[in-house]
Amino acid sequence: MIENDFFRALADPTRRAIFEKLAAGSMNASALRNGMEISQPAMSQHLAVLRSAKLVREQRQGRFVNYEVDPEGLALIAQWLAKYRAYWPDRIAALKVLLKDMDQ
Amino acid sequence: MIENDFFRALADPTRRAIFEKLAAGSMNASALRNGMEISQPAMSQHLAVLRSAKLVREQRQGRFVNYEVDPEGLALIAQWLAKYRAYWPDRIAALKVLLKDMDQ
DNA sequence: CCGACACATAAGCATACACTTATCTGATTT
DNA sequence: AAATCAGATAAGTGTATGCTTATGTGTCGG
Repeated sequence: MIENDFFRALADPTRRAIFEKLAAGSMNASALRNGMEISQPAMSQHLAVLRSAKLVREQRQGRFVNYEVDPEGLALIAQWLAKYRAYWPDRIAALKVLLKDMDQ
Repeated sequence: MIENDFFRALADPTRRAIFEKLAAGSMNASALRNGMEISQPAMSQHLAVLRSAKLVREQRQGRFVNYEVDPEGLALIAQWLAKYRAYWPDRIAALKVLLKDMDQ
């Protein structure tokens, strides 16, 4: 059950912070730690969780490992959310505008 | 931090099952238990978590309490997701179609 | 009013989870 | 080749969480 993975992954505030940081630009695990008050193993463990949830993907670069947002996880969340479109309130009109932006 | 509430609430598979059942049609706590192999207190506790995450709302009806999907929680998830629209893959085109349906 | 019913709350317990320190792997540099 | 550095993994620990068995609260029917 893949839903379990991404909801569990995002249930932790530290992991959401990591994800948000990566959304602002891909970087390696050490760079992610800057200004985050988190140990190296903790970061590594969080990244492993985000990875198995398809929210983040890695790319070895020498002895660094570059991390970036994996669109697949976001797609899965969007698909889950789409199931409940019958309940989306008008407020979600904002989302429609955003989607139009995607067409640019 | 409201994000914490809904991600934590949905991280549990039992709560997602309850939510999905409610999405198919509002009903009271006892009806929700049908075919779910879950104790009455457990259900009550799960509903409390979903309630505080704004994913579900209640409505007293005599000695029954009717539960239904609360659009507010879904809206919050959609808003969170919208922040990362830059990473949405083309696959999400399906979502655009769904949104067009909403305009009917 | 009193028993039954729908549901919430309390308290206790077992497991999951996020952290720690220590160690390991693999790549780079000198 | 040896030291160093980026990162992963292992093992242990405290706390959060989902469950259980009571018990409490409010509403209804007789």
